Amino acid sequence: MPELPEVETIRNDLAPELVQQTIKRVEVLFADPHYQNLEEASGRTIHSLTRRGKYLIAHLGDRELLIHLGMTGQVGVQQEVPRDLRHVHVRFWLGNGNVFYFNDQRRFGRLIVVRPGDYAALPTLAAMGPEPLSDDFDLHDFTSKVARVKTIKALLLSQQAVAGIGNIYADEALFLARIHPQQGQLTAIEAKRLHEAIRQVLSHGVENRGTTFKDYRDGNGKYGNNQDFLNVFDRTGAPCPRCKTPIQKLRVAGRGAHLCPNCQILHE
DNA sequence: AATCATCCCTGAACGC
DNA sequence: TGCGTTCAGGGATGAT
Repeated sequence: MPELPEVETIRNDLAPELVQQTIKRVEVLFADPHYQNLEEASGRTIHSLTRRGKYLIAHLGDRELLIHLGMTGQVGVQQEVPRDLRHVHVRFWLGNGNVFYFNDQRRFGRLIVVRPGDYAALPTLAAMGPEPLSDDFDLHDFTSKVARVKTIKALLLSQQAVAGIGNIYADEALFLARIHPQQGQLTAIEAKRLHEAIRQVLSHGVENRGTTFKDYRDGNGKYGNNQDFLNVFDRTGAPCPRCKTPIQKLRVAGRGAHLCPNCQILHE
């Protein structure tokens, strides 16, 4: 599940391989409605590679190639596509002879070419909240948003209050901030703790080159390291690092939620 | 307007 | 051993 740290790691790895390359040819090996207008990338040059939330954006002048990795999406630049990638659905042939590939076993990922800033086809991107590691992530705005929320974890996953958080980093941030995933109407003190925890878990995730729970690979096909530093995610039954109470798993907002039932108490 | 359930998809894990 | 079922989750969608 590539979230902000994973996508940022990939962006860093791939930018030197992609920037200033011209896309000579686009090959869609598996047609899917999740892949749209990709032929428009042909003949255009990648001027820069940026990230917004969990989206990678290749800037092609009068077009943008938007990439979302979904659950199992993997990208890389090679002279040849590695043979163990059995779900390569799109290949972009570059001017230097390399191929930029998109591999996605479960096909939750998206690849769409649009006019710059035209995100009508991607409502989550159009309504994306502030970047958590930038100055745009304002504490006071965040505080007023979480003060009115019904279920804090659902808001974090929605991307609307803050960009780039998925199931792993949501659980980790809520644990650090000692807030129950089903908590509503956060106090200003809780909001401040959560704001800080979000920045901390995402920064550490980037420093550790992302979390490889199962499918995530960096831009070079290698594992991240952050899974070794998780406190609660996928640690059901293991002792809480703070108080030794066994970590519990609940279902919140349709997703698995890991928490310490002693440190993260639900209140009115 | 906000919230929620449903669906998409594949492969691993599980039960019998 | 093998087959069928369940589960994992980001985000679009439709319903409430």
